Amino acid sequence: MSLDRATMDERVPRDFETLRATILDRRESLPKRIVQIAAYALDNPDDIAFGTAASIAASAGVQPSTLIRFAQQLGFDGFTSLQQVFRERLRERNSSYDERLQALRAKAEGGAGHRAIFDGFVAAASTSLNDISRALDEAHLEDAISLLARAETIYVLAKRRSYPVASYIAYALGKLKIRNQLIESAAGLNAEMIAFATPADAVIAISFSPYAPATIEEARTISEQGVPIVAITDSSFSPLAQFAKVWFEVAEADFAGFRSLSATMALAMALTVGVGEKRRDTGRKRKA
Amino acid sequence: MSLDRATMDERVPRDFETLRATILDRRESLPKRIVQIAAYALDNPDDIAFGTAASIAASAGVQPSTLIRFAQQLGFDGFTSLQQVFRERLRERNSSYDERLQALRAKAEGGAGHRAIFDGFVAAASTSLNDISRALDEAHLEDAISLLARAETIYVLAKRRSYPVASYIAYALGKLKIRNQLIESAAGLNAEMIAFATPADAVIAISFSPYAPATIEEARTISEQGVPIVAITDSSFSPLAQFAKVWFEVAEADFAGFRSLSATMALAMALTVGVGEKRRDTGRKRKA
DNA sequence: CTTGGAATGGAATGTATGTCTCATTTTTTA
DNA sequence: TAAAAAATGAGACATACATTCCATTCCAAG
Repeated sequence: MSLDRATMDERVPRDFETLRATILDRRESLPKRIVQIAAYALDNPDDIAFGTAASIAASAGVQPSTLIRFAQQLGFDGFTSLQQVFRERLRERNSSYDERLQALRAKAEGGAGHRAIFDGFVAAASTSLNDISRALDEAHLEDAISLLARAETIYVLAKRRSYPVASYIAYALGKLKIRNQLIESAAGLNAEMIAFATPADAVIAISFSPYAPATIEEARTISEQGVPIVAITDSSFSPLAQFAKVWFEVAEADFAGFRSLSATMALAMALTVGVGEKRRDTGRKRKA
Repeated sequence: MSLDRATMDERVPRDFETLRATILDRRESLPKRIVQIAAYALDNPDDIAFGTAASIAASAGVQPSTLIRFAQQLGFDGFTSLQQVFRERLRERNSSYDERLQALRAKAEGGAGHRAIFDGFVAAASTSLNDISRALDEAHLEDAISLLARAETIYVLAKRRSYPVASYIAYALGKLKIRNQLIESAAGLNAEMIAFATPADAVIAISFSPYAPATIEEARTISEQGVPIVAITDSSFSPLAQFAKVWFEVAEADFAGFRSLSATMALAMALTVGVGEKRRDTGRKRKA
């Protein structure tokens, strides 16, 4: 009798993950209707947590009594105690993203010590990632990648705060064996470098407010040469935006006066690897 | 009569945030016991979502009937409909961090198009931030900041993939008016630069597997000169770890062969700004 | 101090809920 | 194929529940 097994089995799943594992484990050996509920339960755990036995049974297309039997098969003494597990899951599962961030920020603002600073930067980075993940325009991404994939040489243009991103792009392009040229201010030969760029090339330009004048100037020059520009910047009023064929607006959160780079980095990497993939694909097609 | 106001007020709060705002807004004008419940409800929203009217009332120290009146004051027709709002909050609040990441990763792996690549990098960055947020050793952070704050010049040492982080550190240190020297390979004068470093200085060295041989060599040389090193690396077996006075283990998630830099960036910024703060503080103390 | 009205406590009430029982159907075993 | 066992469906039932009602207390205005 199933009740016997239930009472014998002392290891009643008390947490959702164990329960889930138990269900998946026993799936084969369970009656049809029970499996039907089991599937519904794992697919709609929220409904189990909040619904009544009758409503759940109706949604799953079974009788309430079957729901009870399902619970008993798993070792619970009734639907109610099974439901507790589903409720605990909602209670204990990590608080929402926003709440976690709020906690981090609160610690960062109120808290003392350097851990608070660290938390602040983590929070800023997370926020930025979260924002861009929602805001990114897929069409722009495709456009930018197509544009860059066509380029003979990709010039990477960024100064000051954006420079780390540029250097990472250059590194990644290099690893992907995509010809690229990092335009740094250090060497002092920017003007000459830029002069080499032709409309067959392309530029990734990155600049955030306050826009480094050199970046803007160089972007202007290079766009006047007919070289298409993909810009990553922080506002539609950015001077970069007017020179760019495609441009992305990235809103980076800041902490302690230093803006995060995480969102820009993610976008930069996506562009880079996207170009790499696109080149591989078109390369294949040409051969075929 | 309160019921009249309730029926008159058509704008019944249907979502948790509105409800919260409404409660906080009316707090002053509500009866004592109602406020008592209101406070309990905002402090223990999960209990409201799962408990029964009786159990909640007991926890809040009031009568069940008061709970009903509270709901009615807010425009609901009973406790049950008030409870719905608290349940929706749990349902609709963004799925847990892990679930969201899983979704992103699933999209990144299964999905086509370049958006998937982007999602992959965002997921990798988020994961890294999440991991380091838990794993960071606060004592190490304090030690590292103290060490660096004492330094006359902070040398920043990193190549290849870690170089963007180094360049951002150098930028930030510069903005904070902290003397620093970025040791890049480009100029080819690394050996000479390193020779200037004394035990009164300090080094931030960053290197991940596969460790750039130049970084390791330079770290060895500089540590033999008695210059203390703060290392950011990815394993306790890292050659950097053995030269370092303080070292951090940062596990960066990777996507498409490119590891995220977000966690390293956050740590780097925390170190930098931490040093800045520490210097300000000790500066003040000396004056006082 | 009195009185009107709101606020509160506590018990009564009707409903909705989980659980159980039993008849019926399906599946397994001999 | 027959018999036994398991699974299922559907209704019955007790209980726990939200809600309501009424008596009492508290508070403020006159």
